[in-house]
Amino acid sequence: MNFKQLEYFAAVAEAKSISGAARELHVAQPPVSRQLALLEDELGVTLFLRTNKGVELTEAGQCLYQQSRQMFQSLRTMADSVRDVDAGVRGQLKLGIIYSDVQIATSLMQEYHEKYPQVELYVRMGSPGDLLDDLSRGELHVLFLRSQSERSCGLRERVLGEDPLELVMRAETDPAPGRDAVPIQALRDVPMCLLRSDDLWGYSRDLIDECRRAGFAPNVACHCYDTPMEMQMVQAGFGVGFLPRSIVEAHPGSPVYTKPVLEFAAKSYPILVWEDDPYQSGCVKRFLELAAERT
Amino acid sequence: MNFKQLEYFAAVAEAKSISGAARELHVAQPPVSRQLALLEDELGVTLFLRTNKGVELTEAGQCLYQQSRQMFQSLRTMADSVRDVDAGVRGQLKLGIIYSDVQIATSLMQEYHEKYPQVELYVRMGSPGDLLDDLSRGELHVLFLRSQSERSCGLRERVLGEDPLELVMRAETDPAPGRDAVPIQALRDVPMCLLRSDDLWGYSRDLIDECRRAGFAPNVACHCYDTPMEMQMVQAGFGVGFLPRSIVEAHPGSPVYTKPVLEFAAKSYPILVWEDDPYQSGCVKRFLELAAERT
DNA sequence: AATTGCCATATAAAAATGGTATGGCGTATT
DNA sequence: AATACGCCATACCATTTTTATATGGCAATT
Repeated sequence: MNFKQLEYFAAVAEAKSISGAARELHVAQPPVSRQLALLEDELGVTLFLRTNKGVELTEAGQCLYQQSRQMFQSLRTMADSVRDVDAGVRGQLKLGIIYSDVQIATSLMQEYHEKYPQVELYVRMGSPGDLLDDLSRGELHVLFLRSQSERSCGLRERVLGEDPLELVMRAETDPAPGRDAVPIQALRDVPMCLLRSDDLWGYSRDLIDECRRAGFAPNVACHCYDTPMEMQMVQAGFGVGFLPRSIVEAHPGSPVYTKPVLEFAAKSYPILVWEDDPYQSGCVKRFLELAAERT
Repeated sequence: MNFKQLEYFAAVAEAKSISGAARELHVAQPPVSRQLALLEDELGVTLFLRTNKGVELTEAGQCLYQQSRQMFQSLRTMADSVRDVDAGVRGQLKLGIIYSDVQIATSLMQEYHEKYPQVELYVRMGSPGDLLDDLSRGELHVLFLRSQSERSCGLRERVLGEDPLELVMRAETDPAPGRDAVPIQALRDVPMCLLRSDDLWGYSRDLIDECRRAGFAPNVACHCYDTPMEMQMVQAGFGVGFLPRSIVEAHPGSPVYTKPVLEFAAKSYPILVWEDDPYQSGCVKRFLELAAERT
């Protein structure tokens, strides 16, 4: 059984006539007769009663006709959905996001979803290292990270914006109350909660280096393994933190606020990271295009 | 897109290799390559990434593969169900039943349903005339009727059994209390509820004729248009009825009972009636076969 | 009785499909 | 480093399948 036979069969069923169906199909009558006979032979079933003025479906024929209509329907939707997947209008997009990028990521995702509502979005949050592992395993397509870290090759990235790195504090732990910026010397002996500097984030290390250059060793009261934990520690009044400002802006109503370090205007750059694969899935391509438009 | 292309495509997707799929399919490698290329051209979509050691589905390819599996599945079930309908194992069977035949009909239907559980049974009750109309319009396939009536040609029938025609009465209306049979003379002046004798049932007319032969005109107190109504009238004590015995036997607990007419041992024959069509649907054929076995 | 419309069959032309030979490409082997 | 191997793509010829033309049987209509 092949599609042509089914197609001819359905045409005959609709025209209730072999020659009529042949006209509809723009072919001669004998081929239609023959394909019909082949189909009946293969199924071992009489599908039509041949009458003087046409043909008439048997019960088995009616059964086949109903099902063949569904078959053609799903054939059409199949082709369409394949093209949609290829175009990136449909499919799956799996994103990995670090805590600091949640704001920019959700905003971009929202815009993307409005434009491509049929794409299923999968998101996970994690450390840059974990996310990069998943990316290389193909379990994630695109990551929202921050610049400054070394990456394995075969990756591409795009800067999405910039974000000043500032000290984070409560009023109780403010090293320079009443001032808009904190002189680095004011940090001497101040307890600080920093991201552990041996991982992929570099800016904690940069602050530590800056302190050393200023002539003192910072008092790192707590090494945090992740950004959310650092925020919690700072919020609890454990010490001063050092983070991209947008993270704090994303906590409205929190007692925590930021101030720049007077002599050290560092910045962090939210970036998209993806594998340098010329055969990216359509969803990824469209997502990256949208991100490119927005920058 | 045709069936072969999908078949080759699925084989390649499973083997993750064109040459491997060709081996599975027992064809040479180039044809598989070619059908694949044709499919990709038609869809305008790259379905596989060609790697050094085989091929790999793109996202669009995965989409097509999943749907093609469903397609093959429904193709198989389609063929099977068509064969089932042809064999009479599946389909629809529409039966018309007169009141007097409900017992024998339900019993036969039960047996049929056990043997062919996938056939959808449709049943309606009605007068012989209405049922015959529906039969001729093709809205019913087989009727349960009683013999004795004239039928239009083109119909076939089979006797399913026999059923004595007897007087039906309550104790209060018994024309011959204490006797096993009622002499016809005992019916003189007895109020009777009979089926209107101008319709397709003949046995009421037969009883009336018998009375006339015995020298009196029966007292037809009520002409009933249908059997259930006649039963109701008799049950209400309106008079004596004249019906196949099985109808009364089907009313256990009823105050009504039957007695034969002493000099008039008439019988009624439950019959199946169907159209004399050599291209009967499989369900009808199987049903008639079962009925034939049972007689 | 002749005509018309329908379906089935036979046969030649056209199209599609499969097979063989071959080449490019990258990896593994020696 | 050179060779061999496996994979896929292309070219070309042989085969099979499908189509179109011609024709015949059959029943209903004119």
